[in-house]
Amino acid sequence: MNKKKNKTKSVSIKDIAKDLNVSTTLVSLVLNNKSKEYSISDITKEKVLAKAKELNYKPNRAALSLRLGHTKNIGLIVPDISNIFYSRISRYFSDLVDKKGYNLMIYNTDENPEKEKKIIDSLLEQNVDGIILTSTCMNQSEINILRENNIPYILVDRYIQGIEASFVGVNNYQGTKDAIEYLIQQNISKIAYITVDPTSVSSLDERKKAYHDTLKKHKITPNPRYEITLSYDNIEKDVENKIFNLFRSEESPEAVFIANNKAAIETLKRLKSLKTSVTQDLKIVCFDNIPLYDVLPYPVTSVSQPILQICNKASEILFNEILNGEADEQKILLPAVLIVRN
Amino acid sequence: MNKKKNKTKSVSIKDIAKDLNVSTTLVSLVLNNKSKEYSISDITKEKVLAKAKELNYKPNRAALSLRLGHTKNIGLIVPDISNIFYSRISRYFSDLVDKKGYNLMIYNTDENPEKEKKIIDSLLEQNVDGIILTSTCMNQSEINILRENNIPYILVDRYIQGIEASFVGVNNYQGTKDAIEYLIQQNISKIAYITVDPTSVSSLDERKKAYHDTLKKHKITPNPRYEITLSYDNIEKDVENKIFNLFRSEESPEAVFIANNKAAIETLKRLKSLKTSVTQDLKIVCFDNIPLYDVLPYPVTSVSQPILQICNKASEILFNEILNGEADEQKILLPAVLIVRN
DNA sequence: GTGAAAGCGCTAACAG
DNA sequence: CTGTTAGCGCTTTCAC
Repeated sequence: MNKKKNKTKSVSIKDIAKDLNVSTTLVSLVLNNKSKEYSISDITKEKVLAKAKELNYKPNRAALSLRLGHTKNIGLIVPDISNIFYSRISRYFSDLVDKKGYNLMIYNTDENPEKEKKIIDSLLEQNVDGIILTSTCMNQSEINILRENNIPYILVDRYIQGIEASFVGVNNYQGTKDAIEYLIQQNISKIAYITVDPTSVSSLDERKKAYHDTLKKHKITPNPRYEITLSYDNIEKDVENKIFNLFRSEESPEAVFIANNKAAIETLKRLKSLKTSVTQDLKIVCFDNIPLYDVLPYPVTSVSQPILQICNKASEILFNEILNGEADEQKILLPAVLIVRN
Repeated sequence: MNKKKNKTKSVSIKDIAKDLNVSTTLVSLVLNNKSKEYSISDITKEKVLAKAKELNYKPNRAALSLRLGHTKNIGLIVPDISNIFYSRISRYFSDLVDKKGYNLMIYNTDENPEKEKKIIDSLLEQNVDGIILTSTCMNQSEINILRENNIPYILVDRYIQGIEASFVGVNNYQGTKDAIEYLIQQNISKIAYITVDPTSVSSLDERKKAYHDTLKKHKITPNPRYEITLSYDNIEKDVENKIFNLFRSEESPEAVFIANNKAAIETLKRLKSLKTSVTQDLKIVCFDNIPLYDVLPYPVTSVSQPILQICNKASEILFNEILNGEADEQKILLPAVLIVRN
């Protein structure tokens, strides 16, 4: 029992004009609240408004975009929408952009540079008024095209070396340093570092550097065995052996620092199946503060990112460029805060 | 040091045509791979292609949309992008839609019917080719407008009574029934039910019904004290007292069934701070299977939704309507599976 | 107070 | 093999 359907052609100002025996100009003027400006009579105005409502008129955005040259659309590109850090970012931006009277379009790259490139292209074709980019950090040339097209955009969370653009993110270095020093203060020196694959991204890079620097500062020689990188694509498999090996030998670490929430969840899962004797006194510190840590019956100290502030600031800078054309290049690092749990 | 910038007008087929002293038609034909069809000479073709590349030509989607009457854009509306269930849905759809050569635009309503209405309007104005809707279930009339406009759309996860549309979701009734019976089989009859506010949505409604029906079937009189509804807007506050009260009296439940992951996370958090004596032997079963349950050192049995299948099926139905105009109304309930943890 | 006409970028029917 | 032209829906300049 198939019913073949066609999208019904929607009503245009032409339809309204025809019904009312007026010009499309008149209709357009009224619908854009320019009645006063053009001293259109109240009767005419009301007639138009009533007809528009009656026919359930909706402006055609494509026509508007073509005519006006802008869309009131902002594109947000995130690397992994199923990661709560990015889904929270999406939620905040969705609100902020909405409040500015713009429309947020969210896109997911899955940490895939190719996909990111395609999305940027598409955003350009769609003529969005601005782009918020959490990049895979592997698309320098594509991003430079944004610059060439002079389309306002801002880098969030992940910085890209050599790109002319404003950036807002958390101070990964300070956050990690605080975390490592917190451990060292407790006379812990055997600190493992667990991270995840796309280590090209600035945030993970800075965290690792802070880990090394801080150990060095306290004259602790880093043990290469303690440094583990999980592969993003098959993290669940990868965690199996690597975490097991970490705790197998005599030289088990006294603490682990886990560089992001994805790695943390998998590591914690694996830790659960290890002998508790091994992990009982293990101190765990993770970057990103996620709800999980408030549920676990054992303490996980975490480095919390000021997500709301990041989004606020980024939105402010982006809209300042869109609305006022002011494109000062700003790099803003917001402080991370250590949330100690005992 | 402000630099005023303007979005540079991007290059059009006109620019290419002018540079090459050919017509825009010619350029359009080549760029749309119709060279053979119109037997355009290879030299001309190559010239056009080269020029397009050189000028970094990108088609203008607004013009395309206006001309062609479609956009190759699909809109996805979710009630809470920061809920992992919906962010997973978003991720899968993003992939599926991409594979069809379409573009997914993700929108967040925050469980706010007003916002949902605005988004639907906007999608209509943007002339999307299809809509995937996880509704607040409070916008019947707006959704009917979709029907009137004959724009393909599909309801996912949440069903709306009295709406003519296809639907794909999990069998909430069966999933909950299985969970409750699993508890009853263990001779547990004091089962609390914890849910969250927008109980207007079909999924939560069906789960509650299944809870009641299953108790009844086993001749267990439901205890109103065991039924707790947390408010979505300030769930963290609300959970404080309500959960405390639940376990305060003599008549503590032996098990809790928690109707979704948001409520579960908050409840579990609260449970942690209660005397373990109260909660030690408590059986916990939750709807939605989230990574948290694999990390917790105590067992939480969960009802898992076949998210990928839901998305696959929904995508199939939607694209069947978009591509082939076949709009059979289908209601599809996929089975939930109980994941027992001990 | 209101209307005619141009044009945003593109495709497709038609012409040659 | 290639070009001319109309028109998608809208706003805006100019005219009366």
